[in-house]
Amino acid sequence: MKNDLTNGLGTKHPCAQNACAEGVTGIRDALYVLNGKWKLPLIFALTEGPARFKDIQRTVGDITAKVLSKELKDLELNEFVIRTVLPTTPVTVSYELTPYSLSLHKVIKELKDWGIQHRQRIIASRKVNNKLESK
Amino acid sequence: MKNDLTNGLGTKHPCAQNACAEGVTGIRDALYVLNGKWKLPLIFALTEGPARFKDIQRTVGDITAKVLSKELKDLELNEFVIRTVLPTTPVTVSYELTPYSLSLHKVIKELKDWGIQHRQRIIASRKVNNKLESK
DNA sequence: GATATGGGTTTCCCAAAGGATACCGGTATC
DNA sequence: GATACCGGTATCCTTTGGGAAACCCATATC
Repeated sequence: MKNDLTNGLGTKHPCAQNACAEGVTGIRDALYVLNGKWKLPLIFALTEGPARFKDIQRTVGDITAKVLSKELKDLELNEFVIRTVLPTTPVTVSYELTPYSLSLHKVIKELKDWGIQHRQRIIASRKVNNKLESK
Repeated sequence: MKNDLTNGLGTKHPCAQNACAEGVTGIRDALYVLNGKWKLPLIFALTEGPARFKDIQRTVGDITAKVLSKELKDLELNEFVIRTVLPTTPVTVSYELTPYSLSLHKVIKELKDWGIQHRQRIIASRKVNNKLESK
């Protein structure tokens, strides 16, 4: 037998025929603008409405002012966020989602739900392990 | 007026009262295991069925063997992927999604769709700019 | 005997991400 | 007068992500 290339994998992978290329590209495009540790959490933090710099910082936790400042600029550039300086004393700055960023709603919802579920799964599996260890 | 803190932002941001904390944590948890340029594209590339190392490499394109190897190990550790060595000559290695990774289906679908849509938007807006420039 | 393929590993390297800390001007509060 | 808050900057530093290229063994093919 001339080295059966299917190897039980089913003749050929569709992706090998470039059928998945568009999907992979889509995901890579999305990740290109949403990359990093903070962009999605930040967008999520603004879904309930506009917020100010320090408020955002407190909400998302851990993020330093420098990083927050840079991430917000990125989000502004990519038209996810609008920055407004309010003429109060002292000035306050409001960050607000753009209509376009609302198109990310489902992505963010699914990711959030998955994350919550994943944490519970991890915790549950740790409990099981602890029980096994204490035997 | 005692410096109205609402600043037109609506009395207080819910997040400031910690109401969004679970959501932010969920997103951060998800990103923690799905971080980087490659994990989501890789999982997507496997959604059509098992595939071998080189096949995956060709499908996602650009990824070096070293990085692919490391990413697949990560995915294995987090129970998204199963690695199977088949006793052929030469050995072939099959990577396959776990049932758990199927829970990412919606996340990946939404991200992919968004990415495809986003690329079209960018292209469309470039066309508009070109027209404006050529006036 | 040379070359190709599969499935990687090793080494070296660079750029980017991101954290820590200090600081800024202006205002308000104790 | 000291302190705190707001919305950031500037500087320095470490970590990581990830690319390039070489190499590995084994088989198979020309």
